[in-house]
Amino acid sequence: MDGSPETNRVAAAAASSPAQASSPAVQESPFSNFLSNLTPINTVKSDSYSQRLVGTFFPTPPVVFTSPHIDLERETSFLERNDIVEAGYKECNTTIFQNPSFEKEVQLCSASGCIDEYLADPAKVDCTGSADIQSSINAGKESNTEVHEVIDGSTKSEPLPTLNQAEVGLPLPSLTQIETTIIEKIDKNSVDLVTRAQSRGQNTAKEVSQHHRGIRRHLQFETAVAQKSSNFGNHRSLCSLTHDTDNLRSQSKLTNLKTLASSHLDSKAFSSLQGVSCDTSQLSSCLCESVRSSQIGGNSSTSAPIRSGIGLHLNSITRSTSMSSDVLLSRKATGCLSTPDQMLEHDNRNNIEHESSSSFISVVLGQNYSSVGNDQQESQTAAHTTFTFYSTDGVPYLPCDSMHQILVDQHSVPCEEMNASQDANKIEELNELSQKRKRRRGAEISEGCKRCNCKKSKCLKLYCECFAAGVFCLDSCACENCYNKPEFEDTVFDARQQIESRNPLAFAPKVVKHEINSLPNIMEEADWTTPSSARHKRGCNCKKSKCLKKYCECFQANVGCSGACRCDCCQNPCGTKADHEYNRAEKWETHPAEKLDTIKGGNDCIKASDMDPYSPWEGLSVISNLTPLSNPCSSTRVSSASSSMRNRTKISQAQLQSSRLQPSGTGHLKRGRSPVIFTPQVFESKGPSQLSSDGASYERMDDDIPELLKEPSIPPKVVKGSPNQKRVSPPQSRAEKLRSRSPKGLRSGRKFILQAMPSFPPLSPYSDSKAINDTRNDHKGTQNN
DNA sequence: GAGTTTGAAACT
DNA sequence: CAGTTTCAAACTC
Repeated sequence: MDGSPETNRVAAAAASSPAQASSPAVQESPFSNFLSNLTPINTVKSDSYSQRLVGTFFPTPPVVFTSPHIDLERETSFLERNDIVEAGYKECNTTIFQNPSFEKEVQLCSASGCIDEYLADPAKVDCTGSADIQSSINAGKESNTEVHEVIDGSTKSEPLPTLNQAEVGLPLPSLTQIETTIIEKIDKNSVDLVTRAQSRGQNTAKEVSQHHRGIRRHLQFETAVAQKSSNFGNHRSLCSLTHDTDNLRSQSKLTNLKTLASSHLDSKAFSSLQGVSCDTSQLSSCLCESVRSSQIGGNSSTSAPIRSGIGLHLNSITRSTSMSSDVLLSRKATGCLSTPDQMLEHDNRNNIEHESSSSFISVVLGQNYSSVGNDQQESQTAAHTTFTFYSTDGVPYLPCDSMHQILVDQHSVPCEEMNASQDANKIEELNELSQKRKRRRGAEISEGCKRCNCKKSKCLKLYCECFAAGVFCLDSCACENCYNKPEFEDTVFDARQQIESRNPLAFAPKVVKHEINSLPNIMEEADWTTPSSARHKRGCNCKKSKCLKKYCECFQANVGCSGACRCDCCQNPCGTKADHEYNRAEKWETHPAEKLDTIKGGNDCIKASDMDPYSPWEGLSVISNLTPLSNPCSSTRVSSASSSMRNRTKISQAQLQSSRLQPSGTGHLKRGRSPVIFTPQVFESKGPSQLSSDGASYERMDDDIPELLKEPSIPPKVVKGSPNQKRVSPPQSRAEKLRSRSPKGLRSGRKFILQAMPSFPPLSPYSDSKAINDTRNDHKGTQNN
């Protein structure tokens, strides 16, 4: 080893690695020396990822670690099986620390952006295990390059394939045959160029890798935002991770689907290497998610979590490959494969074999076309993934701008259009298609086709739609003095960082879809008035448009207004704020018990919760969740809705009204921010069994903020209003600490709430609430003990 | 296409 | 945190 402090530090950490301890065979592996200096992957998880990245934007990073790349449990099981893989695997993670650029990037970029930077850096993730890694690392810190080289070598080195086949029961001829077949399908020139590129040696590879890294950084800008703009950010991160990994590895002219599929290359590689059934379901999921996200833009939030457990053995992959590889390859050769609709085919789980075959082909291709300069690899995002119409010498088939255009267009182009491209047989056709789209982009106003017209903002503020959407401006943009371009990536990152410093969720999707299963046992979709079950994150503030025009962000997003909105005279056809409130009240009236069990949190449920006489949160609602009566229209309707409540609610209309007449300034929780404040603490503080007493509080906390956007770390300002403030006000620093989404932090929040809530005065005149408060006091005592 | 309206973002 | 200003999209003509 190089003996650097960094390495020593890693070595110290590695000394306690249970995985390593459980694998004495490691000592015999070609990486034995290196392994002694490895950092267990969980170190990466907790230190680098959680603290620096997750807390700011991604509230639920663990999903990312369901990947075989980074799942500690899997890793451990893997390690028990294969020391070589262990070596490669661990080496991979160690590389993360050894990448000199990594720390810098992590610190410089925004949290959201860093996620991808972190995950996508090929050198950080791309590892298949090879003895060459040792030498590569010793050779220097240019890990990107060297690991890349190593990977190239590893794919040709026998141990891995042999192991692959031995463990997964895949006959060697099958692999070879498939590989050979694939190679034959590739353009001869490509092969030659690849060979040439590989023969150019380390300098070339280094050059490529550096460039690759440089490009990646600005790509992460888009990637990060794309990921951000999804409730599946984590999942996409995973996709991005693997996708970029494969980009480095293959750097060949693979198509979008190929890239997507190959985004699971490492997963599959590891799976196969470990003799674990290939989790093609993840591939499928990734593909599907990518497609979806590319189609619905930032609002994508499929309810499908990462599918796991649908293992598909590599043998099945091989079988399916033999059937479909020709088609896939032919399409790949023309760069027409990975159109969204085509990928949508992969959305079908029934086509899992098909996906698998694609994936597998990607693996092979990646192995055989590594080291190809990919300077123009403007791979967009995990969502967009890559449109890799590259020549093997690194020059894209399409002009850079066209490439970008395609990438963006692909993001939003309807399936029909992509069908056209799918039928295309030549890159030129794609180029034409791209230009065609470019010409009519004026009609394409979708999430992925932002075209700004900024004049003064330099496209570095949220005024700029491109910037806000997380994409670089295009040449087609009509902006002036634009800095939102790859060449100003540093400036862009700085701007983003600055904005995120003000509002960590600034780049989060404005409209979020709720995931039914995101909060098990307590979620329900029924009280959403819009078909999409989505809501604007913060709610609109329309005064004159009545939420009937696209000035209204809710209307623009085709979502109904909610309690988070502060609009006046809301007439949003997708659902007015008052309707939303009314529905909630109605629901509460009709199915109070059911609601208690299933209610979904959210701040726009203030009314319902306010009217919950059984909830100890009632007073809290009155204090903190008041919707100002600035909206005469909605307030009237709400009043009507409220009046329809049964007396059983034991809350008078007058009380409700007077409560809402309080100055808006008192309502810390009245807006979209509010649920962020409450969510985790409340949620964590109560098991399902406790919902019956304060189910409404769930509403308040979760309604308009998806899991992804909840920020337990934000201090519950509501407690400021608590008469027992001394007990509950956490310092800001604590809140910052809690940004780390560690369960520990959540537990702290839980305790905090449990202590705080009983301290509220009996704002409800009803004994029920008092009784519950007493119960809570008892609970508090337990907690304090 | 120019001018106006609108509301979000940014600023104070 | 509220009020104001700036900004660019949406809208109107």
